[in-house]
Amino acid sequence: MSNKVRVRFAPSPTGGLHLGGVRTVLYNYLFAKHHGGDFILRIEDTDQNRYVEGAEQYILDCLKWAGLEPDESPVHGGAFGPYRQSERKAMYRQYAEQLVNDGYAYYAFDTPEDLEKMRETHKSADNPSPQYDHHVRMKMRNSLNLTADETKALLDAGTRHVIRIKMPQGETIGFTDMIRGYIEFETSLVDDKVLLKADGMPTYHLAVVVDDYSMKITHAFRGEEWLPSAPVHLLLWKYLGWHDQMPQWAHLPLILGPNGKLSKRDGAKYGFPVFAMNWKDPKTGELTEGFREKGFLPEAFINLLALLGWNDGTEKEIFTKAELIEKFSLERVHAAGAKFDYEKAKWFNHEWVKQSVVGSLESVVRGILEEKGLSIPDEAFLRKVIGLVKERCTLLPDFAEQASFFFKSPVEYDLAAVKPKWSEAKDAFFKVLIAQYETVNWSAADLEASFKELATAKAIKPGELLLPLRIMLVGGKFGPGVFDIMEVIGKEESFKRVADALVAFGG
RNA sequence: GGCCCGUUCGUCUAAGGGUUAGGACACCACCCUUUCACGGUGGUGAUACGAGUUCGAAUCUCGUACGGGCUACCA
Repeated sequence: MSNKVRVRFAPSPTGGLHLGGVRTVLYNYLFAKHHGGDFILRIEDTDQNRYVEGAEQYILDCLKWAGLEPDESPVHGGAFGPYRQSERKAMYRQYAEQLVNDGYAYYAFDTPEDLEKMRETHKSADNPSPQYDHHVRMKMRNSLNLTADETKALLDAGTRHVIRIKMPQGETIGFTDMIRGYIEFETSLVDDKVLLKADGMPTYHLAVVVDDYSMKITHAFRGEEWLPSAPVHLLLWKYLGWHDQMPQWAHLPLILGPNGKLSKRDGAKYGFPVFAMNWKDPKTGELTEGFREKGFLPEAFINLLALLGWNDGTEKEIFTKAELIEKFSLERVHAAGAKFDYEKAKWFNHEWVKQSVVGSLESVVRGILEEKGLSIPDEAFLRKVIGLVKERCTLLPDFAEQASFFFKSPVEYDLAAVKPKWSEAKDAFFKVLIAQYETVNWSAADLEASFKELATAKAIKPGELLLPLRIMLVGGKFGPGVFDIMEVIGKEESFKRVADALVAFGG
């Protein structure tokens, strides 16, 4: 009971959910489900300045699309709520004050100007970014140098203040990362991080510890960018007296763009999506494209993300969600960052489109075709078309290109492919062919046999005739076999297309 | 600058002391297909560098270089 696996994804609702975020969700989810545990979504909305309307709902929508729904969240509920940090505000101050009372933290009354001045005066070539640490804290305005009475007076007067952790000097503190092994830090080198901000909200550092503790999180996974602040969190677990309940940590490798940590900018610059779904910034109105809208199947999306930094030790690359849950293990997560390769991402989707059964593709493809203004006669027809073209579709919108000629006659022909070699004899061939087809059983195999028979009789190489026939039916040099196409579109439509094209070719 | 993490084909990775260093994407060639794809076969292509340990190192240790992250009252 008490050792049930509980993991959490804790995004801040500041905008779109990018690849790295979704992969963190995925690894959390897979780990939880592999161990029969729970996956929790916690919203870290402690920074009121960066809060973006709609971002929380967007994150929920992304998880739903990807098939990674949480067991507990602000909307799914759960026994450890509330799941928004803004709604947990009261408890953080209590713990922060406890730390002050125990001598592990202190009140700091420095204004932003004071901090700015401190950084300016201590800045040098050797130390380009001075920290608020043991070197300077005794020169600042905080409860460490003020008398108890002075501090109390300031607090009573409602002076704006923060609570900072008092990093000890000369201690070495470490932990064992599930991916990287033992890592240690020198406490003197870490600054006195703010724990509670002047507005009463906790910073990430305090909130993550308090919440992971109170939500009984057993394993905590986050991006590698958090590694440098691990010593602060380690100390908080210890100072708060919870050290034996600290989750096991794993710092996930970063997903890199062409230069450094993958960013929204990279997507725009290199032409690939970075967010799971389209994200429209409510303030600027700027739209950032998502994998869903680009035409990725959710199954392919999680598959490609899972393989970006993990493999099961075999050469298998295509995994269903169930297989991922079964095979996933943190020990096989690569420690190094992985550069995102859009070409490979598309390959994953193509594999998924090819192997998907027709029925599972039907509704999305229907949507895509209808959006193009094509009317779909009936379900059976649509299914046949999907079966015929799916292997040449990499992204979902490719269905529009690959299948539209099934639903409407070509508007224009690739005449350059036919005209130069067009002849009276060929024209005559097709007229006879149509007459002959009147009595042929309308199946691809029979149509082909009949076609070849007539070609032989007329002493024209079938190859000379197949391309023109394709252009008549399709308009261009692409698509499935011509006889398969005819079988699907039917006799009447086939005859009409041949007759129309004959006019165009002749003129 | 300091601290931390990392380093196998262009990219994602396998190989956790002994292999002709394997696979996938991409690229090239050929085959299949008288379309476009799919598919098949083959090819180009990597252990960052230097020491050390060892009979033997991509694998262990150290150093160097390079890459990345962090260095906010942001997460």
